Amino acid sequence: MADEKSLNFLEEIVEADLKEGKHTRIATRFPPEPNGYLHLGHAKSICLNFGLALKYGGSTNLRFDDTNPVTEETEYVESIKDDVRWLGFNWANELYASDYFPQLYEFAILLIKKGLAYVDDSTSEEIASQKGTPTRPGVANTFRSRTIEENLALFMSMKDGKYKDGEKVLRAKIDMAHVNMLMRDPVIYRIKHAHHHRTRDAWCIYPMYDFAHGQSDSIEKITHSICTLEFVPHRELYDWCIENLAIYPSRQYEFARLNMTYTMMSKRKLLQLVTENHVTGWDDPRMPTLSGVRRRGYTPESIREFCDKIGIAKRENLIDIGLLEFCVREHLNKISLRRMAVLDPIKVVITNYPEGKTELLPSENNPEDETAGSRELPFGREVFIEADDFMEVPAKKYFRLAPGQMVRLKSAYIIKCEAVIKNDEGKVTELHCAYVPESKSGSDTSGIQVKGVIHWVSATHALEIEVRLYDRLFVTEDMNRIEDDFKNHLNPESLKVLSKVYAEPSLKNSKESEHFQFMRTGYFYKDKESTSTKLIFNRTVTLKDMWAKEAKRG
RNA sequence: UGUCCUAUGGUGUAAUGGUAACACUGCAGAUUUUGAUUCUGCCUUUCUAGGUUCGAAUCCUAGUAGGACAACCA
Repeated sequence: MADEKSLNFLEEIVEADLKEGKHTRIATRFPPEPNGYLHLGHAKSICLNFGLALKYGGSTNLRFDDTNPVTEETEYVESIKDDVRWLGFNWANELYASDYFPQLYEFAILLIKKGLAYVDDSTSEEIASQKGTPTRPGVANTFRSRTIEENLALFMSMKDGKYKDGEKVLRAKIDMAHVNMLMRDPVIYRIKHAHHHRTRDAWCIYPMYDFAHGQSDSIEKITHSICTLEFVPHRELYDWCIENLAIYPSRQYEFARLNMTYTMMSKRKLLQLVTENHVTGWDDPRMPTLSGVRRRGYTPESIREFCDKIGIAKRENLIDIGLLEFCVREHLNKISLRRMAVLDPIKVVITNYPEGKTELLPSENNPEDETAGSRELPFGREVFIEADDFMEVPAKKYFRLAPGQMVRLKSAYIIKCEAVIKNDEGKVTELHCAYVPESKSGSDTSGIQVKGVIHWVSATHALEIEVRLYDRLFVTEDMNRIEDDFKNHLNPESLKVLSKVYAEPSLKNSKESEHFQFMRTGYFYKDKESTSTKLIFNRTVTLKDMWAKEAKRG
């Protein structure tokens, strides 16, 4: 009976807060900085934040943390909105930290008036060196003792553009000897004469993260502000701001970010892959970005299931990318339409099949879904089969085609290999087979039992398509552990293009909403670069292949 | 030679002082007109040492290991 799923530590906190009456409703937020595309790590955060609000009857804001104009762009804003929607979540309000610039400025003035902030003329190097180290306290400089009036005048001049970038900063006046480095008079405003994607040139001073994030949460009355572990030391400063500004007490909680094997989840490095053309763009199907996995053929359902399965905790983790693949296979198995495509062809001539004859053979679209119906496959005297499905000298336990051996062509007939045709170099170019007329699928009276069933495509009806096979982007399992340039770890075989693949003609009219399983080879999804004359399919993920494992074993 | 966070099978995540479990992976088998799917079974787990307790993965202390912190990034 105890079938209810156990709670993660954040759900426990929320339930306790609700139960104790600390809150009557909860409010969360997803706060991306619009300086890159969203990736799977963000998906974990999105599912958490939106999921919590959904589960406990609250709301979630989408808030862009746009306090650094030099790295942020509208293109990123749009992509982020697309990705969140695609994942299946609706935000209560679309907000921007930059909306709060006037309010944040007032907060800074208030701090100065309380004697809790001062203008510092030091260079960033000087500030850094005066800060001390984690084991040695920092030291105060002379600017720290400026009067309130002087600080007020100076800060207003900063806002009015009287100084150049870097000439002055506003710092919170806390404790230069604090054990937490972040409390040693952190910079809270800096001068940047830069064009902001939303406020344009209205401001030349911009608040730092620590002076914007908590206050933004507070303004929005966020009850549970959830972020990743690296912000743990910031919590003290987060609380300090709220307390000294005497504003709504949002609370920050931290969870461990997602790390995945053979994957790099750093926006900065992903950007580098894009700008240096190691991939074709943010939505390259090899990228761990949401736009990348979407283009590759992942479904939002499978990503959400993945996020649910990995759980939420506070310890560092490295998730096997195999779990992601399991989740997408699980979903795609249920919804994908079965099709046949021969990636590496070998021609088969069915010698006893009448020349010029064509039959239309029905084949189910999805054995997992009776309502998916069936389509008809043209069958003729010449078909292509996969080169892998023939072995001149069969390995043990190999039950596909071999000289003198029989296999079934899926949804068609049983054939027997009678002759192997080779070229001058001894390479097999063609197989001559005989079919068993009474073995037709659905009306088999032959009584023959064959173990092997292989896919095929009629040579005269084949549709030529391009297929792109993807493999992991990196060859190293734990990309957080490397010490050299991460680009040294790129997988040179992460993309293999097969420009001439034979596919059944029904693929011609595939829709964007359709995911396919090319039988026995994997799941595929039509790429956006397809044209009416050239269809391109991305391999989302392979099928599990026990035989490949068996064959490797020898 | 600091402060903070963390420690459960190979990988994740549960067990909230009372029989260590679930998923993935791996291995074995059954079914199968996809060597897929499905089904069955198996392997493997509480960092160490003390303490509290009738009883500790859980509480306490110390140690060990890993991570975070010295951006005018977020």
